[in-house]
Amino acid sequence: MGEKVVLMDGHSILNRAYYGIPPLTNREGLHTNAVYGFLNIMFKIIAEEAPDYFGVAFDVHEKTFRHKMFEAYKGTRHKADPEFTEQVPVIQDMLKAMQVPIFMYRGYEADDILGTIARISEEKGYDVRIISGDRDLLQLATDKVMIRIPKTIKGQTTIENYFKTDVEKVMGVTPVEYIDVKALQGDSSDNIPGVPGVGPKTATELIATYGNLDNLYAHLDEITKKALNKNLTENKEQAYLSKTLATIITDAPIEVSFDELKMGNLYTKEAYAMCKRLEFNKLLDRFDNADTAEVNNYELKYKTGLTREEFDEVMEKAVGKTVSVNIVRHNDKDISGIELSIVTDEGAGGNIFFKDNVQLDLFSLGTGTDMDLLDSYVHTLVNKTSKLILPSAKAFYKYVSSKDKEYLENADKIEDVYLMAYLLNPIREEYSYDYVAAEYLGLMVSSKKETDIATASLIEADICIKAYDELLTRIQSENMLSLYMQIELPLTFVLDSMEKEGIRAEKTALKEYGDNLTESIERLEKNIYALAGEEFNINSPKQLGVILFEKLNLPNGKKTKTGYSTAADVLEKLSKDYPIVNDILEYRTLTKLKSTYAEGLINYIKDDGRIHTSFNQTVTATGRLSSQDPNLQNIPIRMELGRLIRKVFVPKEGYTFVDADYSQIELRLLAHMSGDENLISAYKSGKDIHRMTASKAFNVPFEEVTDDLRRRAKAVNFGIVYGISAYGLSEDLHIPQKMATEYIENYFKAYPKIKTYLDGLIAFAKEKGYALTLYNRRRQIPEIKESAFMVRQFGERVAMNAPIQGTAADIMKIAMINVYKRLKSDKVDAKILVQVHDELLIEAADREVEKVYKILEEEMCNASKLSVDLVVDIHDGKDWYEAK
DNA sequence: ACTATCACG
DNA sequence: ACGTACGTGATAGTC
Repeated sequence: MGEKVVLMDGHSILNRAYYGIPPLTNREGLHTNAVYGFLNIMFKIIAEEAPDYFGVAFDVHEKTFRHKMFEAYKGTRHKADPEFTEQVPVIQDMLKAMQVPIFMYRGYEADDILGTIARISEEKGYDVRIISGDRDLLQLATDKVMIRIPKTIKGQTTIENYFKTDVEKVMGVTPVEYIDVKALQGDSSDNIPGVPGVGPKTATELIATYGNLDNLYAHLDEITKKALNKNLTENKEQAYLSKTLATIITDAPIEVSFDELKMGNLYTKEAYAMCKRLEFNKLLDRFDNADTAEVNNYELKYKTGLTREEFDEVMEKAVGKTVSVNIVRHNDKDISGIELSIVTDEGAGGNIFFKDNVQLDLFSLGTGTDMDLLDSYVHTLVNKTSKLILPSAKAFYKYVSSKDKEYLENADKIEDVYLMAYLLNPIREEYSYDYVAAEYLGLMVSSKKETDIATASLIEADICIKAYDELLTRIQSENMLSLYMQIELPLTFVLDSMEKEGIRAEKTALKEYGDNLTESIERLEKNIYALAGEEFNINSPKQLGVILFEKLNLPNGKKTKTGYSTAADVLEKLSKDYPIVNDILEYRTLTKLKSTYAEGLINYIKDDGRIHTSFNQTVTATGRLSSQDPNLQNIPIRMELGRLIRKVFVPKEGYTFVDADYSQIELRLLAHMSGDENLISAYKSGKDIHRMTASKAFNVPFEEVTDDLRRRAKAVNFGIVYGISAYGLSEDLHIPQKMATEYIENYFKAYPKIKTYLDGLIAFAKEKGYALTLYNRRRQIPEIKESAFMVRQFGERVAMNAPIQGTAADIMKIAMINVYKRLKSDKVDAKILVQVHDELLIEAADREVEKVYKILEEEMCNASKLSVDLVVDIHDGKDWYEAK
């Protein structure tokens, strides 16, 4: 076997990758999908071919040196997306970092370079592979030169391979003849004019018969079809020009050094650093540690696994100082325990491990001397330091005694690093020390996954204290200091209290609820199988789609990427004609209730009889909270059957639930923030706002607004808050898009300042790249600057929605803090248990219910002073169903 | 790990 | 002509 040369067509593969892989960006906002796809194709090829020589060719893109003629034929390709163009230098840098030679010559296209190197290589007796996304390259195929064309469909890359004989088989002509085929048929994407009226079929037929243009024109008299003969005759010159344009040059005056082409080590530390920067975490595994050790210019100076004596020394240095503290649970197979890491602002630090060997949950710290020791260290840290810098304050409180926590609430000495990072950029997937290090310290740190827990927790503490100053500076310069100090930090205490409190849920009632569903589910199951004529998995959208739309031949509406859509809105349209569809919808409802709620929730009831969710403070892009393990913010309410689940959530003996929710807070905020006098006065009048909107927008006297008209107006009001689109509204209301457009226009006529306001929000986000709430919470919107229409439209809707949804979240957070403080200061026997975006659920001692009503009313309504009053609806009851 | 679906605001 | 409403999390199925 001879040696092998593998050559890649840089632009065309990058282009294939760009369109084959969904958009990706790193945290700098740099687009990376094409680079990522390119590398994957490259690795795949290299693995398959094991080349001895390897190189990549690129076109030179330099407008200034283009001749006019050249421009006329080659230069009028439509402009590439900026998201693509910005990735060209990136892949070139990456290839340089990987020591892969890059060929670029002014005046020659990548094709010409590939053709030339291929010819030289073949003459030297090498096997050649050319990787390109472009079929033009097929003219280069020989017995020794294989053209390989990768295709990425649904993330799967398959490669078409062409030797000379394969081209003949597939194209019906030899590779050399293929040039003449192209000369005749032309190629609009390459601006090759060809001969008018001659398409691929005719061109191939002609060249298959005559071999080339010369011979074809020599036998022109044999062409009997009049029109074809005429076209060929009149466009002879153009045909020959096309041939010149279509011919790939194989004798470009370039020097090829096979020494430089020799395949080297791709996995250099520079390449590793680039992959890290581009956040190609999957690719990092390919690099072995020896080469990459130097890349991490962060160095941990402190020791892990200290003895008690060693750790005591560090503790002594922490007294009176600013200290970063990190406490992490450690749950390995054989060892379970807790890592305590501290780092002071004066450069002392260390980590100690406390074994517990008890399967703990977060709400009991277990017993034993080790845990007592941990408690005493935490107590010292809380009381004897001047400032505590924490990766996550709420996580820290889980290890703090209630007395110490009380002290912290009034001491003003904690800082929460990930909370700050979240405020500065809330659209990140997660907040980790390697992110904070890279973003705010310019430090490369290996991530948590690659590091053992003890070391990682110490690094985390170290990075937090190092990054703190920079984070605070940024928070201040972005005008978010009061959002951070007055809202987010105080809220950590409230959330901790809610999580620790939990909510009582009755196991037996939940079990009974689930069992009741089982009977109906089995009945429906049997029915569905009977109607379908066979048994199948109803929960599988794929199998269900086949049954409904292939076997039973129902008219299929929408499709998803993977097949037929069986979503509820599609099925509902079919339900009146096909009884099986009704059964399926009901089956879906019941199984959802059973698996997610009845069975799902039961597993979360702890020994205290209560469910302790986690309220995430750094998850949503808009500033809302989210609830997890389990999610208590999506307990059913809209349908009666689901709503009944709320009866299992009950207060403890002697207590009552008091539930308060803001009435239409987002719409009220829209009125305030837009300053639209019509909407403001509509609210001030105290009349039904949807009815009022219907009256104004549909030009009907208030008293004559029908329920249906009111329903439509309500949908428009919702749509406005989501960042209205005619299509969305038309789908929601099942009306033609034209009518939806009319509704929206009428709405804006009724409330003209809302239109101005929303346009202003888009303009602001376009200019600044982010949206702001009333309390200066920020949401970055990179999408709004994209060239892709759909993506940009999404950005615009986000720009309209984020300020409203976010401000509502801000106000609710303020209310929660104030309610929490009021309950404490007034010594009311009541606790906040759950927040559901515009709703607060409180467990109050029976005798305190009236007081709690008053506090909720006052603190929620006064959380923000707006030009439209905030209104709160409050109810109480002996379960969550009754209190809503 | 990803997709489809559906529960909530 | 394009093809979408904004924000979440859990489950089951599929690869």
